[in-house]
Amino acid sequence: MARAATTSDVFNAIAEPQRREILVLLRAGELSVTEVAQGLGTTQPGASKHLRVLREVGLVRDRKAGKQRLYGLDAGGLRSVHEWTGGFEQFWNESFDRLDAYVQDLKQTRKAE
Amino acid sequence: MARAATTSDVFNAIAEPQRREILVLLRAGELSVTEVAQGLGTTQPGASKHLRVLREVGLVRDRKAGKQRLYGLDAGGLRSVHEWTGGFEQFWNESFDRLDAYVQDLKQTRKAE
DNA sequence: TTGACGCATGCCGATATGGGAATATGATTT
DNA sequence: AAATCATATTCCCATATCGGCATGCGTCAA
Repeated sequence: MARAATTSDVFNAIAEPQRREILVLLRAGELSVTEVAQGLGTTQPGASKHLRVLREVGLVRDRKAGKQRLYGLDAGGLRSVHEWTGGFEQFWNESFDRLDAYVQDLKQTRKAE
Repeated sequence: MARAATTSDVFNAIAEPQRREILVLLRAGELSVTEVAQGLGTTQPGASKHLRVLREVGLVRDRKAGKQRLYGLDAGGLRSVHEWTGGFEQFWNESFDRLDAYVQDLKQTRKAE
């Protein structure tokens, strides 16, 4: 059954590292598919497929520009993820020995950038 | 290759609806595996496997209590997701977003008339 | 010790996924 | 129309994933 009805929701879309990378790339502005592919260091079809997933969940918009197709960020969908995780905010500040977890988290965050 | 080296990172862990549900359940306090299974309306092995994934990414901690095993929230790992999505906060309030939404709305309104 | 309970693990089947390569579709230029 | 460029789609393979089922393992009680 493999990840059941998960497909095509935002949480699933950003579970893929390359797709997260795409979103970061697009923060700088619109990019063509080829440019995205170069930015990722992958192939054109590879980029195209990931962009399709992002488009289907509404995280990305496309616009025709001559023979190119420019993709731009539509990050509104990330808001729900932000808010969902925000629902746990009170827990990651708890006074116990969460300090260690917090440091681990910092390390991960830094690595992800 | 299926979601390559994605496994066992937090983004992947919360891509699963049932796993998100587990985290929400645990906000109320520690639960045994059976209780989680009941809360999810699934089987014991099912709950156990999801809990394992959550444990491996550090979102959950377990503690032995007699023959039970109590799972509790360790939501620190969600912080990285919260912060990552927060990096797009400026984009989901941007003016062209509003403009786009406005245009979409116009189109729909017209179609509905 | 034996049995009962709670949980984890292993195996299986069905399906989804990502990557690569080839090809199709679409748009532009000449 | 033909050639060319940019992108999308398709096919195939390897692998990962989820769910169900059965089983193994540890713990407690009688």
